[in-house]
Amino acid sequence: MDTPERKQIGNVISNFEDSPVFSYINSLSPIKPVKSTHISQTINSLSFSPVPSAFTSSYVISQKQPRLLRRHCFSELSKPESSSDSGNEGNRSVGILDSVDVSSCSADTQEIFDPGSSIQEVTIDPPNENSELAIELPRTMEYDCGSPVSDLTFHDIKIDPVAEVDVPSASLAQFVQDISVKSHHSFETEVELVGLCQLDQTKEEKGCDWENLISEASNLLLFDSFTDVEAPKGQNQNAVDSETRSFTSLPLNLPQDKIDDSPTTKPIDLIGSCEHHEVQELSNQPTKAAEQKESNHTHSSTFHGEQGDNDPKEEMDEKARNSTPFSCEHHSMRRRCLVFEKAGANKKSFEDGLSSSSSISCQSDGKFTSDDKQLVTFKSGCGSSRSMLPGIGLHLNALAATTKDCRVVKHEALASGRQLISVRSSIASYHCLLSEEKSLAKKSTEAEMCNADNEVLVMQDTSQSAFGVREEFNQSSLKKKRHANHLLTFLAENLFPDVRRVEHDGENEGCKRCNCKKSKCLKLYCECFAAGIYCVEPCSCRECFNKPVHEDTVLATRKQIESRNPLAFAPKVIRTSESVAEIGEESNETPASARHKKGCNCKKSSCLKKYCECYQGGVGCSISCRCKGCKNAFGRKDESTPIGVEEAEAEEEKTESCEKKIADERLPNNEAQKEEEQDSDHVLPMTPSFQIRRPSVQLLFSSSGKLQESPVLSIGSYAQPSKSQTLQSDFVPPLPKFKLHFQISPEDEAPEVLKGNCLPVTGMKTASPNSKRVRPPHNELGFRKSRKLVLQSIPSSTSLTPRNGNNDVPIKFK
DNA sequence: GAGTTTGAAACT
DNA sequence: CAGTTTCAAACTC
Repeated sequence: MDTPERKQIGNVISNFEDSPVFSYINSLSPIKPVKSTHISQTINSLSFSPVPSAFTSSYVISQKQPRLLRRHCFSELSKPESSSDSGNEGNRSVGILDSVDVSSCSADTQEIFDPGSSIQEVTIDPPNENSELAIELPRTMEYDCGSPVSDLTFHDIKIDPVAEVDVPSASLAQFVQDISVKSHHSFETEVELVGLCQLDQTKEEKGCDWENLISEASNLLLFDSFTDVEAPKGQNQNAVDSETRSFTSLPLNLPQDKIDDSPTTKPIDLIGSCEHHEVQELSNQPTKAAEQKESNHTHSSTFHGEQGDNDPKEEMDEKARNSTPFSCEHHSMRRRCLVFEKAGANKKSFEDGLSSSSSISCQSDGKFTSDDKQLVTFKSGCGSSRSMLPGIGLHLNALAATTKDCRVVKHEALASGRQLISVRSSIASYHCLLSEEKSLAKKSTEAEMCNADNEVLVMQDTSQSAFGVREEFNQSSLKKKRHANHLLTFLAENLFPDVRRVEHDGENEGCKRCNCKKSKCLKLYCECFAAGIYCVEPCSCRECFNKPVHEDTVLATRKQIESRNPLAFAPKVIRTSESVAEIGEESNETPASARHKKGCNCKKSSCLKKYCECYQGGVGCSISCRCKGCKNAFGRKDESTPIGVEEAEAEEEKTESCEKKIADERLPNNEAQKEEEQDSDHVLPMTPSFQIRRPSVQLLFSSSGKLQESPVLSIGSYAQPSKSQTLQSDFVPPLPKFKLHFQISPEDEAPEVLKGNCLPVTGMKTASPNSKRVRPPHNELGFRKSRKLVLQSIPSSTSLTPRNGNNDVPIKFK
């Protein structure tokens, strides 16, 4: 805004002066250009730099969030410079700020990657006139920073500007000193700066709030889960830095904000702040103690956040420690650099978007609600990518779908690490598929995978894995591999559903155990094989060929089986949406939103024991079931029948009793049928839904009472098919249901809420609606929601497209 | 842990 | 597609 006006004024003035002499000069020649150029220079510095920078910044941000983060850093750095500039010339300051910001960004990035690299480079770009160019370069640098490789580019670029840097550094030093007193005020002297400061403050406040929210909701976990390592770091830093940021970043941020025009940059400031601190230290040793303290806090906090999730406490401790001088800071910075590198590596794979999103979220505090959404979406997207993994595990492939849902929910929930577990399982499964590495390798990889999703997950499954995960977690290469594996797995899932099972093996290896004696674990009799997992030590099978060593045989056998039945390795339990796609009506029928693909054929177990696959899968029997005397606690065949199906069921029931038929036709619910059919039915809850829900609810409560176990088990149970033994004692069916409910509700309505109380809440919700299954058309809200959720979850689980769509959505927001 | 029951998978 | 056999999990004791 200012720039254009200034331009106009300058033009007017020039015109006046020129008017008399102007014609003469013009006739003479090039002088004119000189004046114009001279004016233009100031104008350019002022107007051009700010406007373009703003656009560029915003643009950059839009393109990649990481930039924003870095920018913030830059902005902070630029603040001192800008202050100096302001002292010199308010107009210029803007352009300079931009340039400085850019340079600072570059410096920050350099520092991150190469602590040793001098901050000087930062100043290099600042050339006032070509602030835009400088900005662009740094931006590019920032992008590059995301990747380790970028460092080289940075270095090259830096070299050129180094000479120039000296001047800015001096100014920076001055500014820094001012800031030490309180740089904010010094900057405020300038009107523009003040306005910026206000904006920044508001932004900062928002950011603080956001950070607080994050911290309260165990932000780290969430971010970690989504962005793997990187995102968490950034977020953590942001959260931690928020406080520090308010102090240090305010002045600096303000100018940048104007220049960048992007409020989103603030979140970046956190990271940038840290970097800035380093830079200041390097360039300006006299950096103010206060800033150092802040930087230390931020650094330490970020560090802690990375290592441990306990950010707040750690931050406090660190604050107390902050008195420690640079050495500590440098360490923290270096760590950050490492982290960034890791993050960068990861980012390049998939998470780039995620990490960026996370960072953006931090930034977005105030302005970027949309960004926040993006973050969420990203999370979901991450989850989706991960969810892809979940695929399917074990017999109850349906579980895989549930696990997927769980993942998503977990990711969103953040606070609850439980979800992570689900994610893990899926990831692990992918792991198995891709590498099929030996058990140890798999475990490590799984752990890594879990880390990416969330370390918390490890806790449930195996503390050991969790530990290993963190260690591995540090390894960027592993992450990269992970990402690559995810991609491959994702593709594999889409192309080869069977693969899912294999992946699943990774997780389930520990969980599932077979006891095959004659099948050599190469037939569907073998649970491991059916689940796509390799047999592991816990298995007591004989002559087992279901091992990585016999991969060829396994694959060949699989192909054979698939040739006979393409869906042989597909999940047996399908959610409503999936079922709808595949089966069609049946899915709708199922109250639980999931049905057994083929249906059961129970004759003596009344579908009340694990002999029944429907019951084992935690789903109610459907029309497709040929069971007799069905009493499936999750839903009786009769009950499940939708309106359209009712007739068919009625026919089936006719076989049992003509009277039942009539009752069925008249009563869609077929409660009478149920009662008639099953003598014991009376004992059971009347409505099928009620019956189904009931067990689920009870289970949920019981699980909730157990707390950890319940969520984990529920999730794991899906995974569980593998672990039947350990879980056998547990009521298997309930868990699956649990899962289903959990999955469904969270996704659709409020994943976060579910996250918070995922299991219990969902269970409750579902239970309440289930109390009576109303026929499809009238399905209660809960059902509808569940269905909707199912739809989302299903695509994620079964097919990539849906999730991709989800991912796309966030991207669109960007 | 051994034996029985059960139902899916495999086979004819 | 139906019937039978095989198989291993689930269950019982």
